[in-house]
Amino acid sequence: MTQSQLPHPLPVEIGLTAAIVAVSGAVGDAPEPMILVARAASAISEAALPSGSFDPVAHRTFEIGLRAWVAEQTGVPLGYVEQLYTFGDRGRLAQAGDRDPHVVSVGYLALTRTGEIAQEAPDAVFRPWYSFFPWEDWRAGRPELLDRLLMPGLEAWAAQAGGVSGPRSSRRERLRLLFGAEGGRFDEDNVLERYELIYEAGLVAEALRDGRSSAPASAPLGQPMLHDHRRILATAMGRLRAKMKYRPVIFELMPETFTLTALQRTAEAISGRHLHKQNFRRLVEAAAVVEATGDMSHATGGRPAALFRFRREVLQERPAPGLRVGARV
Amino acid sequence: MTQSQLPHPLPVEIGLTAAIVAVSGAVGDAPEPMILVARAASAISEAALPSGSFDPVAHRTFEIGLRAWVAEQTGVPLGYVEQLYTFGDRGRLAQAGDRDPHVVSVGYLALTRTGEIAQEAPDAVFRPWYSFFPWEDWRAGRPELLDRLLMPGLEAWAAQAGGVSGPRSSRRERLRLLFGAEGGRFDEDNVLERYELIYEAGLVAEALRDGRSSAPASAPLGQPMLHDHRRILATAMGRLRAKMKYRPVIFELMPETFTLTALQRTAEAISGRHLHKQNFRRLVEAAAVVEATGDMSHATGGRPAALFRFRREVLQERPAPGLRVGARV
DNA sequence: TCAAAAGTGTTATCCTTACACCCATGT
DNA sequence: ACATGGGTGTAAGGATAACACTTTTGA
Repeated sequence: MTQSQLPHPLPVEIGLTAAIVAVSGAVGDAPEPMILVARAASAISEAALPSGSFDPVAHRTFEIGLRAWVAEQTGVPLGYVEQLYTFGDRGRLAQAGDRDPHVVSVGYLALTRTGEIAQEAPDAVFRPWYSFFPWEDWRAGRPELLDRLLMPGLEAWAAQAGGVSGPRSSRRERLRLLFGAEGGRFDEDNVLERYELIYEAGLVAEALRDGRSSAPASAPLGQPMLHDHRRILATAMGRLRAKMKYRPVIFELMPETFTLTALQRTAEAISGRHLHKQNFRRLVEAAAVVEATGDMSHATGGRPAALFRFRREVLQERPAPGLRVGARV
Repeated sequence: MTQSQLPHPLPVEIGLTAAIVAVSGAVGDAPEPMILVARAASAISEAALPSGSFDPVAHRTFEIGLRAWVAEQTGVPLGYVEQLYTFGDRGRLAQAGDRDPHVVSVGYLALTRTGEIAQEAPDAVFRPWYSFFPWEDWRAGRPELLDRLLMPGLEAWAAQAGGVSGPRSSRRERLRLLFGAEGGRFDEDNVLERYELIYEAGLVAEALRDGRSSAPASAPLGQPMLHDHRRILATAMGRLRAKMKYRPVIFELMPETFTLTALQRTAEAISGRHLHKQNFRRLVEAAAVVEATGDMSHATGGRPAALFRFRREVLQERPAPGLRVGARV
């Protein structure tokens, strides 16, 4: 019943894998959410999230260990850090040729500011997260890739065994629910669920690699990643999109001062949705998360914009201060 | 950058700890959320959550391993299972006398039905979860323990250093936010945050035991638990309360058929709040999560009640089918 | 004077909350 | 008949989503 059930302790190795997010910072143009990937891997083979072993002797907690090796290996200073999920699947590294490595990996979401990074990290580079998840970017409306590549493949998969009497939920219904086909709503938070469905349908390179699919995907659906790193990234994206609505985490990605439009563009970049300008501003005002600095930004072409900063006091005033974005257009 | 940074892998042992929840089933009286605790420990010393080692050779995933040893050790069949958090703190077992055990523990929430359990599990027993968290039960209004024992202790703690210039959020403000003092709202989902604050204030037995508090607590604030098991239980309670609002997990705790009042009592038992009858029924109707069986229950004293069952089809119809309870009284 | 972006005022609709009353059965 | 719990209709208030227009600057 208590700690040691089995005759001998069964040691495994703990790996920490981090989805480190920043937002590209050029002033005028649309910000882009970026994800840090190992430089070596990004050139030819699959991209990899930064990951390292947890050394229980050197570090008291996972988070301390994570911050230490990320700083050391990539030079990126982490702000907000949150644990996502712990993956214990045996065999998830099997295809790499390792014999039963018994690695348990703990996934993390971390936020940082691009402005704080020297130039580029030594061993790692930021890449747009939508290059791994092109179907998640609805800022300019429904992505054309969806109807051109993804939906046909998914429809075919749904037609196979997803009639009316599917195992638990019919494939067609899951499709409608997750991708907003036929009057469905496309809830942007379900990034992981969509990725898992696409994986199950055998339409990403990882599915073929893992032996889950026989037919090679006709076209690459987003850039593939090493091991299950794309799944970890999907978890991170979904978590960040959801969290943004009730915690002011977005300010971990913003510079010290910013215009309301810049804030809106960042919220759009993360949520992958176009937001309604007036409603967004009313939302920000109602949430009382920012205050005017009094200064103006003349950086854009047109009328100068008032600069704002994050009001840290909200953390002590409101139970769930976030940007409850919900507008459709 | 990639998997093995350090010269040697640093093996640790994986422990799985489960908060197994059921609802006490007597028909007439109010249902009570119960938590499975190890029998041996429950009598004299601190209560312990069931926990066991993860054997990566025998079981492919954590969840398979968890289900296996829970069934074997306690005889309780698990329905819904969800991973909560992975605790990697060195020293969290230190007070037990172990020398640096390097145990990483993965916390789980699991739901089951009391009706499905033979009589009582061999090694474990169900106990009301509010015996560990008495300040979380607001079904009969504000618990008197709050004003009698808890708030005085917390106020004293807040007065120490929580003036206006607290470290990040002032103690008094955190208090207001989490416990609903002075016009605050008491959000029932923040079970973990409240427990951590009470622990920080040194008011639970665990804080004294862990050396975090010098003054022994004048009165026991809820039954203490082994190690950080109460923290895991707090995580489980908060997660279940939150999840219930957008996933139909409550039906994992209900019998096959039930009356609407029984469903409401269960929702109240979990959320710890009294709910408004008409609004609750409208909510259930709007969510379309149940359907009438056509039968009637004559078990209660008064007018017979219609019996309902869970409509599994909602899982395929709606993106977030749950009981979005929000009423205050 | 025109383009480009900032900034505002108003209304329709839905959802949430709360009210008070009637109904069917067992004793 | 009456106590006990089951079951419903309706209205006030607030939050949300969508509408179109004015303002201020640089080129």
